[in-house]
Amino acid sequence: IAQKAFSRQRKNKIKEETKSQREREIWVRWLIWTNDVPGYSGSGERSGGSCLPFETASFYEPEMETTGLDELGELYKPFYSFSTQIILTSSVSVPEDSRIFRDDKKQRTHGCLQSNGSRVDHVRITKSKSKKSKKNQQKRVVEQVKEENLLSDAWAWRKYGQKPIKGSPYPRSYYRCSSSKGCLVRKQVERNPQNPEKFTITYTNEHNHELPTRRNSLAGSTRAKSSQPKPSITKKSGKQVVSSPTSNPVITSADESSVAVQDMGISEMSTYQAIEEIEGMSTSLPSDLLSGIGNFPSFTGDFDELFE
DNA sequence: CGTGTTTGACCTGCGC
DNA sequence: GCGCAGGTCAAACACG
Ligand SMILES: [Zn+2]
Repeated sequence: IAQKAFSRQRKNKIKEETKSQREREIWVRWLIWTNDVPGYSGSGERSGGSCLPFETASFYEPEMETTGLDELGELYKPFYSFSTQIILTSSVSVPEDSRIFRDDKKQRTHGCLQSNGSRVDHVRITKSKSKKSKKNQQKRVVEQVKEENLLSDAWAWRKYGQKPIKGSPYPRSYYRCSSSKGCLVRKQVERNPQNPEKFTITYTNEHNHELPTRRNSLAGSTRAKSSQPKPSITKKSGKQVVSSPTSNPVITSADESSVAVQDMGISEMSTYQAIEEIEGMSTSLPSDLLSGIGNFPSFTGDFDELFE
């Protein structure tokens, strides 16, 4: 516990230093790729309208343009151009600072822990340069894809979080590029409340590296149902059913199982479990990607050839 | 072991 | 200030 607290503190400190360059999303313009606009309409008032996702407002921006893709758009085009919508937003890209601080964090952490005198006096990357109070704006790409195309993402993503979103019954999952050496690309996936067969993916930033051809080890790419022990609270004996392999994380059972969680008022695990069981029955194999999306034969990492 | 997911706790911005 | 909501961290697992 002490250690935990300690690390927390360290984390805080680090964050403190970099908080000034927090991400800021200012949607400058939208590029709409194909037909109808996503159905975010009305997703906000479900919860009393206290806080609709910012997407809601943005989606109604009158100005839609159809030109001016940037690299990212081009990159993803081959994958998603069919029956998908890509909305592009551009803004000033985040400077290298943010990328540095992540790596720095570890180093600093390390140094601070060592009491042998080799501590690294905090190298502040700080606020000094934040003379312009304008918060950081990062490049963002939003697109709507169907389930099938959801896993056609060639990049390798590692999930680092999932949260229920206010306006929508479906949770939103957060991914980051697994070749995270310096890559600050993030991606968030959420199911469209209006058309549940569609997903909204939001990419932030661009990859600063090539498309990986192969993964070092394909371990951990599949996951079966199991129960994870809970340190403190014995709430729900969460069983996580299945998760999909790495490159196409998407439709995690959690995504669907946690549907309506907020609606049923978080009664107990009873309902929750029930749902999970159902989900487990329907998608309880590593074949979840096969079943859901039978398009792609069975390639794992050689898409680069396809790509070119 | 290295890599990936799950998940509760934590952080931060924002509105009241 | 407090509380909420979105975003992130990291310990604990899982898997090959
Ligand atoms: Zn990357």
